[in-house]
Amino acid sequence: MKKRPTIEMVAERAGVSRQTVSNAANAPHRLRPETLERVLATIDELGYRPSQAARSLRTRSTQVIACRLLPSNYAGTSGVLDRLLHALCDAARSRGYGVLTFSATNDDEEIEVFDDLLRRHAVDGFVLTNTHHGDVRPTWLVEQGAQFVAFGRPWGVERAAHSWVDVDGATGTADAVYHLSELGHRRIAYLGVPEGSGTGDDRYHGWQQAMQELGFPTKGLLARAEDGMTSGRSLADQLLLGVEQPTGFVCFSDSMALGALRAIEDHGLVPGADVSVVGFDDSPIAPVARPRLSSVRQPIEGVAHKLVEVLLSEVSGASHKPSRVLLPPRVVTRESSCAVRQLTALSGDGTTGKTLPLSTSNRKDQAK
Amino acid sequence: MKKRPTIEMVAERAGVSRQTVSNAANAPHRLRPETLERVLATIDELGYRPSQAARSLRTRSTQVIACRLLPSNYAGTSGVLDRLLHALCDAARSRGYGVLTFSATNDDEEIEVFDDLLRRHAVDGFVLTNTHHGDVRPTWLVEQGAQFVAFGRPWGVERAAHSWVDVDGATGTADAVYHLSELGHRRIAYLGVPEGSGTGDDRYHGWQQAMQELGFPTKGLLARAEDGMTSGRSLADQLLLGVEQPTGFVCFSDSMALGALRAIEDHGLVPGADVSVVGFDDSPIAPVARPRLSSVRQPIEGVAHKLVEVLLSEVSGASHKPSRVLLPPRVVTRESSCAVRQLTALSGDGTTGKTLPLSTSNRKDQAK
DNA sequence: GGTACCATTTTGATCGTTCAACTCAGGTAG
DNA sequence: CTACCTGAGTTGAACGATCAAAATGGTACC
Repeated sequence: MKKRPTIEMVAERAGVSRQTVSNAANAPHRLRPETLERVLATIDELGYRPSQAARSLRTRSTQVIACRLLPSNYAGTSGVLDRLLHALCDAARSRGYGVLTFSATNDDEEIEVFDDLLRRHAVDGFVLTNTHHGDVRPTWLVEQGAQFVAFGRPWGVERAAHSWVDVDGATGTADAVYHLSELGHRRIAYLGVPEGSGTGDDRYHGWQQAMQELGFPTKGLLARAEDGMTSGRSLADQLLLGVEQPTGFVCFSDSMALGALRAIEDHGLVPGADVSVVGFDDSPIAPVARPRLSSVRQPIEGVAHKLVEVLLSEVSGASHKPSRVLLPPRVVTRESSCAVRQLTALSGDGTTGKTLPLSTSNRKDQAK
Repeated sequence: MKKRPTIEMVAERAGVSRQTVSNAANAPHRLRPETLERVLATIDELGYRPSQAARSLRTRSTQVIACRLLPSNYAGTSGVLDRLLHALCDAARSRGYGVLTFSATNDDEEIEVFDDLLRRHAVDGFVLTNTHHGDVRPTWLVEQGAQFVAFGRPWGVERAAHSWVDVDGATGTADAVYHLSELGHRRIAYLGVPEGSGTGDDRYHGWQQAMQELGFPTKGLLARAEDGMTSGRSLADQLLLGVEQPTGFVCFSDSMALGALRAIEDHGLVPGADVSVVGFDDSPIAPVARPRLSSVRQPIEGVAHKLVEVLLSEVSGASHKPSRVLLPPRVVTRESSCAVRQLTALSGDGTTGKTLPLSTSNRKDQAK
């Protein structure tokens, strides 16, 4: 354990007092240019950095924010939170902050950790993820007077007292619909999750509204179930068996989209040729799936940047009214979205049935 | 921002001095039982916890360890490091420590972060992951007199001066071989990565040695390429086309194993019925693949526990000689490993060719 | 009775930094 | 000439805990 220099040692060596060294770093304008240069040179020479503990004690700022770690296979968050954590670390570090992670199996446990960290003055603020209806965490944090930002809107709360940053899921699914419509699709289905989840409803509305704007009927094109590949598969299967046989699928998640790809194959159709699919979140699987999956990508780096910016401006006491930031996602197009087949495009408006021939089924393969 | 109590406030309320309150928490045996009870009651009543900053300043221990964050899709680490980070947080927290994460794109950048954190006295120690041949990080850290443990052996270094914890990959692949041999397999292939990587060679040796112990020939059963699903697929394809048509595959990673599954299908065979496959790492995809993939699972929770135990015992100055811990993995058996087919088992020793019929190929499907 | 000893508790110093108040020289205004 | 300000740098105090040493009170021993 090497001995590292303190401010006093730097001061002595540079022939000035403690405070002057401190000012060189924190308020350079107070020093005469030549003094400043000399002190900075000494700091550099000794490789001095102020002790975090001593500084925290005096300034009551730890330069650390905390964020809960969610399992990477956490339902519905296909790698998004992994990316977020990375981006958060980078964004924080570029402003001299660190990120402390912890895990918790539920929100109450998370609150326990918050409580511990707050009491020990171990962090300056928190980043909340996976906000949902009836979320008790924001309320608790506000009560405690803690600083925090949420990634995700305060679903179900009209005028939340806290800041948040979120991605506009509705725009995402709407863009996906427009993207498919430009490829000639009219019967664009949506595979969603049951009503009541914030992001679920958000993404659903985007599809719904875009379809309406385009004048496309939506009857028989909506299916909902819990998120996951298997449910995506069975939902898509149902819709493909229905009267309004869809030529395109917009999905709540990549998992569901992958299920849809399977279902399309089950029907003897070729995904990315006969039927298009667009997923959501652009998870790591999307670019390597077969066919490679088009997906709505969230601007996570931007989100992280904003989260840190907003949180730190509150920590520093700069702003007092909560910020609300909504960022637009972007459709990443890959093989799984394709132009509508000629014959289908010609047969056109909502008529159904034989337009997409159910070729010799490989269903027996899948049955096993 | 609520005002939180200090030790002084607790002391006053309990009618004792600062130090007595401090002792109540840190050295309870020094207090008279009745005093202890009274002080603890007051602590509880006020919800007091010592300020981390003040404590750190005095004791020079931050109660924080740092760990680099790797992209979850980092080549070859199928979710293992995600699990590790989780487990690390839990293990650390149970001992009153926190985990600070940071990201870095290469080892030099990681060292820069180490340097910053050390100078600022921001952490007590580090956990290194993804050790490799010619790794400069351990050397640098030892030079700096920093405390750290590595997850992964110091490949290529005889008697490393630092502590490490690792999983015995050789035992893992060997167990996989024995597992398949118990199911009647003799021609067990290995899909590995090019020579020169620590974990790669380790796992290869396990296969190699187990095969030798069992008296099974290995000629024509080894194939190597960069990790990944596509390379796994082409390697398996080559071996299946070879003279020693394997009935089982042991793989360096789950990615390669998934590739092998595909290749087996390419040959018109049914994975998990005609040919068995065992992956490595038990990544999140393994239990949901089709067929569900048998895989060698690393005892990550145990690893994390050991990492923290070793690191903290060094931080506290308890032990001075480096610890070396090697934990055994465990084969998780799923559908992808199956008994050898009757006819194959009968035809027995190394003879080849028509034993596994190439049924009507679905290769055209795959070709597209 | 004096002293040595133990158990328990208190007091003073300290960790390394920043804040607030102060010094000191030089300039400017009244 | 005095009062006041301004720029540059210094010094004392404080942040909230722990460490080390000293104080306290009681008991036992010679």
